[in-house]
Amino acid sequence: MHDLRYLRDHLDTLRAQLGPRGADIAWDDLRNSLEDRRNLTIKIEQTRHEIKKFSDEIGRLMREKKAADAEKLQETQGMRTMVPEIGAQEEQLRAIEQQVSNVALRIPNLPHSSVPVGSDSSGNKEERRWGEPQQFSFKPKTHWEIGENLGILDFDRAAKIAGARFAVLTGAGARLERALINYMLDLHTTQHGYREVLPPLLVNRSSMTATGQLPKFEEDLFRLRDEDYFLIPTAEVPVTNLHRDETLAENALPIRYTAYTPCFRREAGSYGKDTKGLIRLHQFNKVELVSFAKPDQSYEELERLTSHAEAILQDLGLPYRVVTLCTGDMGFSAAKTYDIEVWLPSQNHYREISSCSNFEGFQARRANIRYKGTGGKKDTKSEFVHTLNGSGLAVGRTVVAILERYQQPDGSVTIPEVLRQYMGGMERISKA
RNA sequence: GGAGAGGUGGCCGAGUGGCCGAAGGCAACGGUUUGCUAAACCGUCGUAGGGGCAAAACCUCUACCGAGGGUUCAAAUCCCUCCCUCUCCGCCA
Repeated sequence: MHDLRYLRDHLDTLRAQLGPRGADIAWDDLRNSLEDRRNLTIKIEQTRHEIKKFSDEIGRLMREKKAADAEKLQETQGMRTMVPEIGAQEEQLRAIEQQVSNVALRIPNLPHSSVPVGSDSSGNKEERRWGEPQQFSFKPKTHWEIGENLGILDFDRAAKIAGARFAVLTGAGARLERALINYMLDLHTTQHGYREVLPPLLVNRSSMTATGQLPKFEEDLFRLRDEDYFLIPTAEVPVTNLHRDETLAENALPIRYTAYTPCFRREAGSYGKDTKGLIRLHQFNKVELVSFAKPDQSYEELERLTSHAEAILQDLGLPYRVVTLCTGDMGFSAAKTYDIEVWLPSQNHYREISSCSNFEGFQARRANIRYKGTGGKKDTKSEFVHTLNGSGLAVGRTVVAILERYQQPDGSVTIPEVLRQYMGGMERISKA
């Protein structure tokens, strides 16, 4: 969310800066609501001041046992009329504030100046590539063909148990997924300085609003029928909310967390896309990186966080590229996003496997996460932190990339060196 | 699920209708004292929003005692709803 005072004073500027990103926002309503809100607030505060003044006076008289005088004051100063009046005004103010936040909470973040302008993914900018897509002496199979042939992926039974867009992993497949999770967590905690978190997978409405999933994207979320809980679509939600309504010590920043969680997404509106395989599921595993940084260091932190995700792919020997999302392709809350795309031989192109974003103060303002200087330096004012996060990595898609990249002519798959210690020394997945 | 207790400033804790944004203590910060450390003493010590101001300092107003409503001229204090924590019982991995 944007600062409301800033909104009031710079509404047209922001509107212009957002361009198409703000096309569906009711700007004029917002402008009026903000103006009404300000005027009414001033009026209410003045009236309240009057009431308070005479109340104090009545209190003084009562203490002096001058009940009659107090009674008189009560009648003569219009207290009896001011009170209902202020009640009505407050009700009006509540309605206005509701209107304000209805609109304000749906305004997306402003892209950073380094973000390329564009309307869709064709406007994204490639930053760098790592590794060479390998040449196969045979036609590479898709990961679901490989997995089903090896007996480690089972989509038919997943559909029976749950439905479309679910998967069952068995045997070495399940073990590979688990190995990846452990390997990623170990690397981030021991080499990259992140603290491991195992958070709740169900969160409340406030948490979802703080990180920006609500109110605009409720249809993307799974929600419980009888309780106002949502299944997390990413660990970003519970982990960023760890510090909701907190003021952090400046010298503790940056604070870095990594969390493995399953993620749950409705995938409404993606019918027909990636219907086969592990690419797009209602439930998938992800290791997430989250950072709380000082504003003047957050872009440096974004580079660092992105490199931590890249390190996984490099270790696994999976070719990838990094792209900067253009204005039209970025998410709602982000100010800048790098997507890391891994090479998938069967599709003959790069597919997203990680998305690393700086949200600047957008989430922090919604979540009320501040930081403040410590050590008695006189009143350093608290400010909003910048929040960042990125996948490090999406585990299911990593399995996809490994199966396809390391498939052999005989249908077996060799296991990347770094994972072998996590798989009991297994070097190859062959048909059982 | 049943019964009970409770949520007050960074922490502890007083406060049952008006002089309470809130006693007292601890911690923190500044200072005095002091071979050093410690102690003692003095002082400062919440957050947010609005207005004044070009702005800072500063002045001033408003709000905040878990959240939201209500009663009242006046609410930390009374009433209602909700959330959370703790204890006991039941159930359960």
